[in-house]
Amino acid sequence: MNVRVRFAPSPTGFLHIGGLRTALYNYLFARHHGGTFVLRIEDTDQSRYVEGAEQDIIDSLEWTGMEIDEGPGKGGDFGPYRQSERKATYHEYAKQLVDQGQAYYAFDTVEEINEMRERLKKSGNPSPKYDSITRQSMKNSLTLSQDEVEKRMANGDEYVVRLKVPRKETVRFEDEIRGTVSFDTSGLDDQVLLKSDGMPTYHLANVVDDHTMKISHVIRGEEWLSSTPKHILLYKAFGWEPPVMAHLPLIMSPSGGKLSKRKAESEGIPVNTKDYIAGNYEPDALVNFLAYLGWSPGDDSEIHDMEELCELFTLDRVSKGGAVFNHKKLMWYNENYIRDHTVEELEPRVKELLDAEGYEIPSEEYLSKVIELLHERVSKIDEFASMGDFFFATPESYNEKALKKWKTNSAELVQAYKEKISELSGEEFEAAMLKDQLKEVIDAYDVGFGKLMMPLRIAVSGQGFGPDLFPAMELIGKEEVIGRLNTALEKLG
RNA sequence: GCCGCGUUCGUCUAGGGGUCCAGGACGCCGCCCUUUCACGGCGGUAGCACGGGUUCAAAUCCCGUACGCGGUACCA
Repeated sequence: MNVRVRFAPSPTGFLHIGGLRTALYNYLFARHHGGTFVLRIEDTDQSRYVEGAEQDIIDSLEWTGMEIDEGPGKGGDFGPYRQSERKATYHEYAKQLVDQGQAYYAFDTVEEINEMRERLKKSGNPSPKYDSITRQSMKNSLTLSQDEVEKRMANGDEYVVRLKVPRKETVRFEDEIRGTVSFDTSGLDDQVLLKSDGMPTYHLANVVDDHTMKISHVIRGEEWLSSTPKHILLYKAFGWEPPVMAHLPLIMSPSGGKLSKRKAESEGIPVNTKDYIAGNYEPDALVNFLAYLGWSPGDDSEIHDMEELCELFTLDRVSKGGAVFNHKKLMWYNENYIRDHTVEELEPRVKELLDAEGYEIPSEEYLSKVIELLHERVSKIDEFASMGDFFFATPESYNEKALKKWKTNSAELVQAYKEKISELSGEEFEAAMLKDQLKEVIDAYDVGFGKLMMPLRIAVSGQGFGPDLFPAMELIGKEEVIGRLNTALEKLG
């Protein structure tokens, strides 16, 4: 089979992290089978259209390393890839269904439909529908005379096209992830196919496009599962073979429920892909993490790059239950990937971050050494700039928590140490020597290592943690280090 | 409410009748390494939602209950 899959987001906002995972699974599936990955923009709801959303989607996919084979701006043999540009096609197919007697025109206003629902509710129907029963008492081409229908259309009256959903029928389909799923049509409305503004609904557009774009597998979120019978009915009405269906488990918030913007962000989880870009996350870490959120290759492996994931990914290994987003695990992945990158790879990116902070970088070698010293310690690349700020600027204040380690005898010890290293020549001012000097001081004062180490760290870096201090001091240089010790002695006594 | 889909350590998951008094990973805790911060290494903690069946045998199959999630629009 020629595998063709699509990622079909609607441009109603920035790309959600859940959407990104859906895209990823589609992409992995496509690449695994040597197939085609299509991006289709589902912009049929003009009232929710957000300017720039489409570009955000494209940028996000590019950032994670997913290559679009066909899509807006990219082209392909099945375009256009924006649904708003395919209106004529939908009208054609909607008309076909009406002509075949499987759909009909309906002229009811929103108010009239609400009225109908109210009325039915009052008479004891808990979930009123526009269905095979109620459509008989509504204003549509099934109840109105042909004359009347034609008159209304000619008159430019607003209308929708509705699917004639059979009264009592079981719709069954195979889901690649869930197995056989069945619904009874008695729970379905006569679905609107064409809206009164001339745009198709998702249901029509998605079926028509998936068929005309020769999509072989529909891989989408579980929120679509209940709509699938409508789609199956449509394929049947058109006489088309439906694509293989696969409904992905949803990504959940740690407190339960959908990973909504408000909820997630209050729990420290960015929801939009652009926040991960702006937040300087490693794209390969995000990809690896997301791939494992609802899928696993079945062995004990955890780390795989995009290429390996493409090779490993299969739908039968996708899990059924919702997956809670675990930010700490993401950070673990992020650390892994940072450690995996070489200093050379990191350098230009770190430089950019330092530039943005306005730091002056003495030399390329200097920067390389800083990165080396911090490489195993940072969780996110921007920490090279925050944790390593003291390599580029004299600390202006001291971390409050760290200050607790500045005890009454700290000044005395630091003073003694300063005097010792002041006598070193520039050449002697290197890590091993600096460490020896420290030993001599603590021996002389008969105190433990930490007694001098912590105050020294605070004085030099302003922080209570950070890279190996001796090579750091060597890098910063004698003059600056002694200056910082003097400042600390003044400020902290 | 109705319909649908789920449910294995706190979290992501492996496991699909006997090899499982359930394996890995994150987290957490402890130890080792390091007379600093980390990395790393080793170990520990903790789970088959519940109740019935079927079977010699059930985390695994069936039924029910509970709980969670999704859907129920001229939104996608």
